[in-house]
Amino acid sequence: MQKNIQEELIALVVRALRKGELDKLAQEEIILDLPTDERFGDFTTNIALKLSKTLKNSPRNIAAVLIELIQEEILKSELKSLIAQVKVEGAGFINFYLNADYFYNQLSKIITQSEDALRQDLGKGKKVLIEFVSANPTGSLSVAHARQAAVGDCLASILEFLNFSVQREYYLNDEGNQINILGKSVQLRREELTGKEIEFPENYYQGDYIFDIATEAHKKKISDADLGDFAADYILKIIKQELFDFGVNFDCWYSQKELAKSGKVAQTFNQLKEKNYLFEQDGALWFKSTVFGDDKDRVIIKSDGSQTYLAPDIAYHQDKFNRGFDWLINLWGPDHHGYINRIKASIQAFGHSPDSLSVIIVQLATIFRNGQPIQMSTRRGQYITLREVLNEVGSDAARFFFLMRRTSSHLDFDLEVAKKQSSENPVYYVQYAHARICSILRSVTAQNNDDLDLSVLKEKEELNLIKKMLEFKVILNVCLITCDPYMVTVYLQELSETFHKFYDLHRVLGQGEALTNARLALIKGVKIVLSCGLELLGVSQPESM
RNA sequence: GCGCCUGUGGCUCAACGGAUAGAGCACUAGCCUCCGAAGCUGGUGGUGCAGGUUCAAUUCCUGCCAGGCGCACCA
Repeated sequence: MQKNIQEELIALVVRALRKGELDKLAQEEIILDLPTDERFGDFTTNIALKLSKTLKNSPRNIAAVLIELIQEEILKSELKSLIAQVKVEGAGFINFYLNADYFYNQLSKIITQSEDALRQDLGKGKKVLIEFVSANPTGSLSVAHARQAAVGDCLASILEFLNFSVQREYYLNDEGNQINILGKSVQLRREELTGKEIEFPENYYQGDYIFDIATEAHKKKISDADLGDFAADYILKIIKQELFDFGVNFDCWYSQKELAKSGKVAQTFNQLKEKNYLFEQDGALWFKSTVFGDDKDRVIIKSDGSQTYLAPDIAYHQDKFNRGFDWLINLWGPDHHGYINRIKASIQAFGHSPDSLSVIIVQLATIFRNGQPIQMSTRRGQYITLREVLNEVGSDAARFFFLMRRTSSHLDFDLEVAKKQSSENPVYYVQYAHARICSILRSVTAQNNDDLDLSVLKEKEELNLIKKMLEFKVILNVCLITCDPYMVTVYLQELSETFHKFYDLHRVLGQGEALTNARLALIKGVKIVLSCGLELLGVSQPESM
């Protein structure tokens, strides 16, 4: 795979520095950025500003010397034909301006190779397990789960696009205390339905769906002892359908019950014991997580002989590595942030780097209606569900809205705004750009691309559009580094805006064969990038709306 | 008390430590005999407070103020 122009330019700057015997002084890595503003060229470097202190000279003076060296290197290099000019600007930035030919070539690549032109082999096939949602099968999914589902699924798609080998997994908490309580909740409701007077404890599941399950269990004559499993199965079917309707498909549903049956938990205990990471105190069995930086040691078997949740969790994460994954990503709610250290401690106990597990805390979303927050109470079974959001605003708007903010930030989600089919609603803005392009392309019959000459695209808006398309790869790079897909939504809005501006000022059709063909190619390129981005978000790409 | 997240125009949010802090909504003034006006153009308006590091701080560090969420032999 050939190096991209950015890498080649960096190499060139490094050569120039070496020639000026400045390379040793540049302690930091040479950085070549996309400028913050189109006025500052296509690439920029702040190396002269960085060198200012060590050289005890002003950034502009240093830049003036550097630029001579750089220009000499350019003349010797193959980049000569691609670089239009290099300038010192501002406080001492060295800005590179590329020839339009470079952009025409890149656009041509997008049109001929379609999506493949946007791919980057950053993953090199590395095996990633991304675990998300993992809600207990005790009720419908909430908006908190919905946001996790959107973020996790989209991040997984992006990683796949960057050539990681990705598995989406849902950890199913299908045994233990919560399932017992679920079973007892159903049992009581069933007794209530048969006319018995009951007292319903506050910590039992209060939702109306418990009555539905009780009715069903009554019909099927399920024994009291089996009610927990029966209810969990019943609810799991609902959860799977909700996720399916949200466009989220898991490769693996990992059952905690099966994990326990497999003997892997006991095996993990033995290994920890051999490594001397367990000890007994106050009648309980503890894991020495403090060895690996946790605040305190953690109980894994309580003094009454039962396990804490941590026991299967340690075995589960160990099993992830045993299944051959190189990188684990967990999406957790903010109430779990205290568990990061203990799980990281456990993987270190087995010799894995703490960095091989990335835990992403997905902050909560607050649902608004007409500017008013909707109060939730899980205990009373009153919370906004994924199902309700889907019914109200549909999958496209829901996914886009859940992805619009940085994952670590709280998110306000106004149902009324998401429902609006107007400019207030960013998902329509992006989809509208796509539909507009399709509409133009529909009115054209077969197009002959054999003598396509993109160099007639000389307008500022046309070049801006190409440059914006090329930014897509950079954005995906940032998503990988930050483990956060939200930048894609921001980018797609910007690309759409750039397109709408072009559209408003320039006509595609009826501009003479050469220009019309070139502009058709241009908007086809935009369509490819928009479509690819929306696909990664899991949002549809309507041809008309 | 400790930990995590967050403080940017009236509202919701952007800005690898960079150049004149950008968008949308709201408010306001304009643009369709012309490929989709779900669009485009202009105007009003902003970094919680106090220090520090830096050539350069919305960004990093310290303290304070404010909001959210956690701190179990619960999951």
